[in-house]
Amino acid sequence: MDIITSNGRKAQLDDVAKALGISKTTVSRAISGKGRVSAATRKRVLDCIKEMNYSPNMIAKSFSENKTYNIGVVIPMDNIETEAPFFQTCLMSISKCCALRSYDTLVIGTEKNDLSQLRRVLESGKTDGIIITRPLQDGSMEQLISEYNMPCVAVGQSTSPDAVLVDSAHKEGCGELTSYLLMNNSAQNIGLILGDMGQTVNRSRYEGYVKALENTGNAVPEKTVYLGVNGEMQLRRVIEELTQNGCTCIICGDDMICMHAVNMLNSMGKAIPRDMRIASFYNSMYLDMNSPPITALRFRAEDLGAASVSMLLDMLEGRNTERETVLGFEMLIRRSTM
Amino acid sequence: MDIITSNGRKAQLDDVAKALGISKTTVSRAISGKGRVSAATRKRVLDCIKEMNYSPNMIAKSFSENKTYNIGVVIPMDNIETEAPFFQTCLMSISKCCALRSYDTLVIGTEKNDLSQLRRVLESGKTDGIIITRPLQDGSMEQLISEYNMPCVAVGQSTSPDAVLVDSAHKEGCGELTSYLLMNNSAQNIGLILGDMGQTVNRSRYEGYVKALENTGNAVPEKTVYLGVNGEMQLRRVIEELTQNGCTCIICGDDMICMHAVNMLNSMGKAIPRDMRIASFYNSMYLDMNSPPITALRFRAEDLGAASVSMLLDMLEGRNTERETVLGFEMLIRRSTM
DNA sequence: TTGAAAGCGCTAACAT
DNA sequence: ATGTTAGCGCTTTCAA
Repeated sequence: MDIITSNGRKAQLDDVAKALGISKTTVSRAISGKGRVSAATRKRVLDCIKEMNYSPNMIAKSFSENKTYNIGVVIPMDNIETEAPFFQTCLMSISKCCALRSYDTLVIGTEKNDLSQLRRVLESGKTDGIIITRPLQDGSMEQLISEYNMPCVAVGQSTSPDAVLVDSAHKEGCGELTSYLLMNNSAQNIGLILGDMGQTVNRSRYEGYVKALENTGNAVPEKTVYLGVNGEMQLRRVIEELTQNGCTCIICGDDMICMHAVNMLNSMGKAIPRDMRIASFYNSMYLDMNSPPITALRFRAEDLGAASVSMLLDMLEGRNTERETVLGFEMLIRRSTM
Repeated sequence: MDIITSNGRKAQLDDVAKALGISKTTVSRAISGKGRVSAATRKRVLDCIKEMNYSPNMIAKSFSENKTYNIGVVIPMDNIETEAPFFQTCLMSISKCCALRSYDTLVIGTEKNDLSQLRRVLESGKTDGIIITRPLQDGSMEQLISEYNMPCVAVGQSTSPDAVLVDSAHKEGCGELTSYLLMNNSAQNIGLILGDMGQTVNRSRYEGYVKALENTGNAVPEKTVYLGVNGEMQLRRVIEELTQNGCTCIICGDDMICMHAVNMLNSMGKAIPRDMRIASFYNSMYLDMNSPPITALRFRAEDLGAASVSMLLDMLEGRNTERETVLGFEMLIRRSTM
């Protein structure tokens, strides 16, 4: 491939201009479409840049326009392994959507209370906007970003009052899952195990669960709802209690809880779904590799990523933006609840 | 936080110079450490930039130095879910190491034969170098990158003759695993199931396996080695044959094969480790969540990432670079082989 | 419709 | 040890 001029360097605007005997300005205008250029000249220019294999030096362009064509993506580095596929899919989707619109994607890794990478990138001015794939509880990321007047979209719940965000219908999803299970499992004793109730997502799920029970005229069974469950020991006790309390079905708050629950039930000699039905959120592939495959509510990371890019670029390019986008869910009914 | 000057914009070099009544050049020199500046002036400058909260506009710096302080990381977008934690950990490690050395990380997603994102980034000149986290079989990425004279490090095996790379000791690892199992399992009939033999990694493992058998005076058991295994159907037949052929132990080529094998053995009523021992590579968390937890050979993605950054920055900053770095492995002995 | 020239914020060669 | 000045490759006034 001929990627260089006769001088041995990459072609640049001036080379094209000289080759055509016109000014850089005209070439620039022909390429960008801003300003008036005759159709004939435009064609000559476009042909020439193709032939010379010209492509703009993006750094120079950035410098001149004061625009980087980069977006920063904040990824939690301390995510647990079950979450990795979610964040990776989300990131890849973001990167793909950005590329289609001539933007690049800068990774910003953050650990629990370490926002130093984020701060570095904000200081450097290397991005035009930021996507947060998991906002912290205290809204400190949004806070920091807004101090730099940097446009920002958060994926998932955000505690910041004026944050632009894209989220999933957790409450509705959990509601529908519960309703489905109620109809299918002789209507009683559906247990719920959720992790950290500081997370909005878990509160939304709890609400959905309660609402589904109320809608069908069921009382919320106090004995079979476990909130804020944390650690394997505690989980084991919960599972034991649920089986003793006549539960016929368990909804697990995440894949981790679910995998442990499945293992514990196996070792207790309880068969799924005969003795206990089980469902989960997230749907890592291990849920369908399990025997039997496990029913799950799935939120598509690629859609969340795509929507966040769409919103952010709308903001950057001055189009009207909704303050919030809510995406739906998929219910994957499998043998674990049949 | 006071991140702006009285003019309402971010402080820049000239503001600092004026505030101190000296030239931009001196300020620049005081900051970079290049060229001579008196200790007194340097102190004044450093104090002043702290007070004014000055930080350089990296785009302008890039433009001027013709250096971006970005490195591009090629991530396969078509990886299977078991691999996601590996690539994510690797990427996060790279991003962290880069940040520590004032570089940023640009994501380059690639799908099987679609190198368009890579091409885009190379054209744009937005990076100083590239890390490939999974080179393609045909070396096409390295090829493309070298056409642009872009420094490059590949993680894992690379078919390109002059590629700089960082890899794991697959052969040695598999050899040690095999030896360990031979000593522990009454020395016979250790089955091996590997996927696509086009991948160098699988060939290396096979070599390690064979060598370990030879070293201990065992013949390579033809009936219990399955190469190029692909798909669940085929895997099921393999597992059945292995159990019939008197195998006492199976080494699985990846977590996926392993999970399926475990499920199949369970459904066949074979107990692990009583009826069959089992070991795997990679060690996603599901291997230790399984009951019993599964012995695995682990290659630390964070170390591979860190080493690749170290090599690439050595190249970029003109230090001597080894052509290849080989990292070790961890053997995690668990109940599945006891 | 086109061109000339200034300017984006920094670095570095050259001068003092 | 410090200052002057040119220049990096684009976009964008302003002028013709």
